[in-house]
Amino acid sequence: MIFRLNPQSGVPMYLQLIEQVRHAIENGAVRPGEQLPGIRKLAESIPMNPNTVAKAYKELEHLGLVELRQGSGAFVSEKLNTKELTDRMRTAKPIVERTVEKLRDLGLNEDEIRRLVEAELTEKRTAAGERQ
Amino acid sequence: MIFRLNPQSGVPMYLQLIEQVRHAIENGAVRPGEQLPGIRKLAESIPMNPNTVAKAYKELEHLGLVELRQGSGAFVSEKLNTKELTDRMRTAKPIVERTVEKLRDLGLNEDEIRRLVEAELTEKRTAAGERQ
DNA sequence: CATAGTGTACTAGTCTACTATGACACTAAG
DNA sequence: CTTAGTGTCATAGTAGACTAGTACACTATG
Repeated sequence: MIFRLNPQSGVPMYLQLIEQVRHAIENGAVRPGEQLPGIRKLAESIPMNPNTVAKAYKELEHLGLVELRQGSGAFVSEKLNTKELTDRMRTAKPIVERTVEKLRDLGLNEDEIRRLVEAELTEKRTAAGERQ
Repeated sequence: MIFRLNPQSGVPMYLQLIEQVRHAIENGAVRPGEQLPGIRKLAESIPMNPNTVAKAYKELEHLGLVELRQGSGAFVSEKLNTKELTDRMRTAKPIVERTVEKLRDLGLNEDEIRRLVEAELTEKRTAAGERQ
């Protein structure tokens, strides 16, 4: 349960935390019912303020991914049907791995890769009339 | 010269603008010496405050990508050697296109794709001991 | 029952992004 | 010279993210 956040990126820390917990769940790294790190310990390890971690956890609860039990702890929601999701992610992961490797071999750095992916998502979103 | 920013993403608007102008240059969409949209017009079209656009342009100037000439306008820096860069990007683009298409076919949405790519970049960065 | 560990809540203050407005200075075109 | 278009600068204010510190309430354990 290690989270790596980037305080410099401009993306609020609590949003980054949310994304990473979400990813850990989708990924199968943590399973439904499993206990997540406590607010204070997590805040220490990142490091960030406990209030900010609490904010992220509360948002995750609101999203239905996490259950917060006062006095007890934070747990991955029991009711989640993660099987289908983690299967998709498991299939997708090697695809992404290979692509990122290819791009790195071409000499692209992280930011350039991000820009390419973002541009692709943005273009096709507009073309397909998806949300936003 | 159309820029699509997402005010909801948590990423500061001026950073998103910088990334997109950068991408347009790397991509060959605008060439060295070419004039960029004026601060006020750009601000209108996005929309955002002219000060914020000016901040982005100033940062781009500091990065050496753009030249600002008072009274005249903003121009893509003449001295840029973009050939090698745009070649790499041109090679990389279809790779990214195919991958994103595959992921979409698997049923992944934008956010899930972003998380996968980000996780891949983060993991390998740590493993390889790259910057940050 | 006592205690340690948990989530919850509140106040206060700082910092940054952003908006709003207005004025100024320079440049190119008529 | 005039004018329209440009970048530059300064002030003020709003909103959100984050930190700091403190106190409280609940739960599990011994």
